[in-house]
Amino acid sequence: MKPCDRRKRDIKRIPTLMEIYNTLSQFYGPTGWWPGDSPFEIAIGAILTQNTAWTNVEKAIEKLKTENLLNPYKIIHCDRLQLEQAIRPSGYFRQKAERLIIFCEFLIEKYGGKIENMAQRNTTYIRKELLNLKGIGPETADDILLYACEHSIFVVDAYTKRIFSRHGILNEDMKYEEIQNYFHKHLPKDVHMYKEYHGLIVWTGKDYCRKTPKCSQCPLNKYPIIKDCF
DNA sequence: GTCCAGGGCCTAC
DNA sequence: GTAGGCCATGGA
Repeated sequence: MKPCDRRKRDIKRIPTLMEIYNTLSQFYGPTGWWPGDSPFEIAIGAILTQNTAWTNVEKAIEKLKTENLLNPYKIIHCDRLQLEQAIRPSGYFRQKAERLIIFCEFLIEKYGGKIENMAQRNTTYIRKELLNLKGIGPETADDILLYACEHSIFVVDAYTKRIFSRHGILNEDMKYEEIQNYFHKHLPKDVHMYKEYHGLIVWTGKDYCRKTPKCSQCPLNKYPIIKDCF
């Protein structure tokens, strides 16, 4: 059987993105993702969480708050070592200190240090600007756009690739923008829903992905599993 | 002690 | 254009 025939045969059994959303939403309830007291804090969290467990990011953000550094002007003017030590728990602290400074310099120079000013521009424009900054790739840019700027753009992360290829919805070799386009095409354009959907994916990933036998309790197991979540 | 986490950059081919 | 190495801490 050719792959395309297999897909035709299975097409009715593969859940839609909305079905998966509804299942996870009923299972977890509202996630309220992303945590943060301000759009700026959310943007900083997006950089600090790169390849890092969120619990470590929380420690770093708490330290930034304690030392009164959670402000773009403070970040660019404070002692570099102080900044590095504050964010140390989030790992890659030298790289991330540089990335925070580059982002804050950009935010100050172009938008007076206010995420809210940046959010006034259109999504494509902001995304291009963010991607031009060293240390901000597609996922981080989209985290900032969706959660800090409240623009309707879907965030794709490792969990998204893992979970949706597990159920035969995505192919493993799909590139970031391909996956994002797929979600944009098959979901209503809705900021609140995009936020919640990504939150639900993160929670599912944390709770079940790569955690056999916990994986056997995943709320998505009622759908066909094409491959293991590894 | 070992593995892994919500990435992204740089280099070599 | 892409595979592989590198960056670092903390929890399981």
